[in-house]
Amino acid sequence: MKQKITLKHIAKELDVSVSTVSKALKDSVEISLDTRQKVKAFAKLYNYKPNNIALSLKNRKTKTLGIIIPEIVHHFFTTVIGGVEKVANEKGYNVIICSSNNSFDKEVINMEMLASGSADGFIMSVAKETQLKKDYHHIQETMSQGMPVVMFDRIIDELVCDKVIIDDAKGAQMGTNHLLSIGCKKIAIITTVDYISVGKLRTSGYLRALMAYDIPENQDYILKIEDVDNCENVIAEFLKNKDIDGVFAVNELFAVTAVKVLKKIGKNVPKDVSVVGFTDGILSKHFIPSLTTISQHGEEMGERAARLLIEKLESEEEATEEYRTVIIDTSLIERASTKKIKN
Amino acid sequence: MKQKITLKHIAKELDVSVSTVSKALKDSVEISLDTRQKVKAFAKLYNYKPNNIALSLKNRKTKTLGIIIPEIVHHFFTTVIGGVEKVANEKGYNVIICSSNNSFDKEVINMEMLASGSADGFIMSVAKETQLKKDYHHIQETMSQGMPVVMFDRIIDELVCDKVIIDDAKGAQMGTNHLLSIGCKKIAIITTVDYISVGKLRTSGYLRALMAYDIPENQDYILKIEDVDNCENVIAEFLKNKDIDGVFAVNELFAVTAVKVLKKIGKNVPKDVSVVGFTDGILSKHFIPSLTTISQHGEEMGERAARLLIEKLESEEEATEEYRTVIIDTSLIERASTKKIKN
DNA sequence: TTTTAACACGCAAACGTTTTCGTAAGTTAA
DNA sequence: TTAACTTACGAAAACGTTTGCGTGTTAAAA
Repeated sequence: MKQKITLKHIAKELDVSVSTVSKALKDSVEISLDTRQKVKAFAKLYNYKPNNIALSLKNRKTKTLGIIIPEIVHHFFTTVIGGVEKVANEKGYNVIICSSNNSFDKEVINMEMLASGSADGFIMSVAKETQLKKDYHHIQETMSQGMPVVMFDRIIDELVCDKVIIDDAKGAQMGTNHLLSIGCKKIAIITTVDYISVGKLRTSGYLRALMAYDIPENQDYILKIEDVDNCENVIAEFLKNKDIDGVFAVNELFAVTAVKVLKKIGKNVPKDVSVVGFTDGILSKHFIPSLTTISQHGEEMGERAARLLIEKLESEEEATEEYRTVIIDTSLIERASTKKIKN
Repeated sequence: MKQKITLKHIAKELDVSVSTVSKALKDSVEISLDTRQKVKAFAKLYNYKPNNIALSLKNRKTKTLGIIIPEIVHHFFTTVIGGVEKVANEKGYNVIICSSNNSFDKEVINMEMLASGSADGFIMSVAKETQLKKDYHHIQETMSQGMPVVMFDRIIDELVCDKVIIDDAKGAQMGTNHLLSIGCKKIAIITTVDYISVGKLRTSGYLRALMAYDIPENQDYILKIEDVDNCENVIAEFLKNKDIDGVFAVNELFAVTAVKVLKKIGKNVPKDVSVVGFTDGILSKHFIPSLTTISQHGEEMGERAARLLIEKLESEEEATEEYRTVIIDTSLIERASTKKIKN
């Protein structure tokens, strides 16, 4: 195994000092042209690359952004990562991704690990467990150590930091509104339990849309799902014998599962029932019928989050104790799962 | 902004030396019980965490694994990452993920970046462009600097290193065979252009299966797709007026697109045509009809790759100039897109 | 009382950089 | 010839750790 080449090696080989080598490589005028060229030629020959670790230690910054997300096998989050990487690379930053697997403990461990020298700041979306536990000490601690944190999607209201979100309520309202506007009157919602912040918000948007149409809230039309893995059964149970003409689902999986169940019980989507989902992922696009859905613009979210974080990092000392919340517009993507009701 | 606390701070505060603090925190017998307790209490109070960067520099190892994949927004790759993370965490390693976006240049940059101090070894699947270019200098360089590399899925045969793959040909053979065994006689394949190694292999497996059934190769039944984004059109063109009873697709997207096209031209899946895909992703599972497919066991791949890499890292000097290629079994998952033909 | 041993701690080097400052030699001006 | 600059380089400190070794103090053994 060859060793990695260092300044010291070059210095010894060329019989100069380490500092001379360092300066020569940086084209310092302090060093004679002759020496500079010799050093650079040698460095190139042996493919010298400065050791990032040493640089990080010296500069007290790593030039890398830490991302902590609840799940890595998740289309929305990966699109966000894509956005982050895009601007990070533009600005000369690297990206470290860790997934918490929705576990509070793993979130804490990852955060502490990255905070102890591996990243300059964070972009994160918290784990389900964290939302449930309401324990944010790890986030507060890293912030109090001077590391900026930007939260996205699943944010914590109580935490004072930059945030990038969509207006979940408004998005849901938009989706429900679409159903109303095409003539649906009996609209069910399939959502998550309330401790998932985005689920709760989307539910409220659904309600708001109904209210605007003077349709009273009806608990029979609201399904809150706890166990995602088993959602098909509970959705089947819920939809059985229900007289509806529209379904609003707060995520992709619920939406396609609803369509499946409806098909099974003999209802046609969109002829008998229109369905609107949330998140524009692979499923929505390729499913038959393709799903009308609310796009969250994950990539843009990532980009904005990265920009916010990098700005904070580069403004440094200037004590910008000012935190911003940027709201990304959602948009309705109309596809084949919704259809105007003729009368 | 509060500063991060270091040994030096603790030392000054407690009026002892840095080394005493370090030793005390490690419960060294060199230090009196009294001092040890004092130091530990103080460290806990101020939430001291050793700086990883400094440790990495000192130990000349980072305890992190670098992953380089072609795409981050890709279900299969993310499942692999999941597997890697699982065993990495078990063994006390961290994971850094970088995506090359299928760009050769970005692959090189990421690799060099990680190699210069951020990771101890690599788990990677190469970019399309790299396969096309056949330029592997960056991988060879990092290997020659003593950093172990484990390749998976899209590997490079010429490179001498550990590898984790599935037997793509065998998997494709298994899939095609399934079609044959249920009575299909006219089986088309939708595959990629040949420079994608896995596409080529899967095509050969398809051919092998046919051969075993004494069915001659028929170019009319083979579609090689270059432009993935526009695959629907070319698949539609390909399938139009074609007399077939089975389709084998080398990935999920091609499979669902084929089903869609078939539906459009009035053929029922699986009644008229059976379809088998490759990769067990979200689409295959939730599509209607759900897709019979070949599972690549991505998570297991990740686990094996991580194990191989960590073994290499920990065996260290013992000059294990021995490289292994582990082949993960594929399996057929039978679902609703294939059906026995009655006669 | 002297020698020895145990104890508790500090010094300094090392990891690979960068950068400030100091300085020897050479050059120019007085 | 001497003073004042240049030029070209080296020494050393710093970033935060760990660790082998040296050392002063005290207590036990001779």
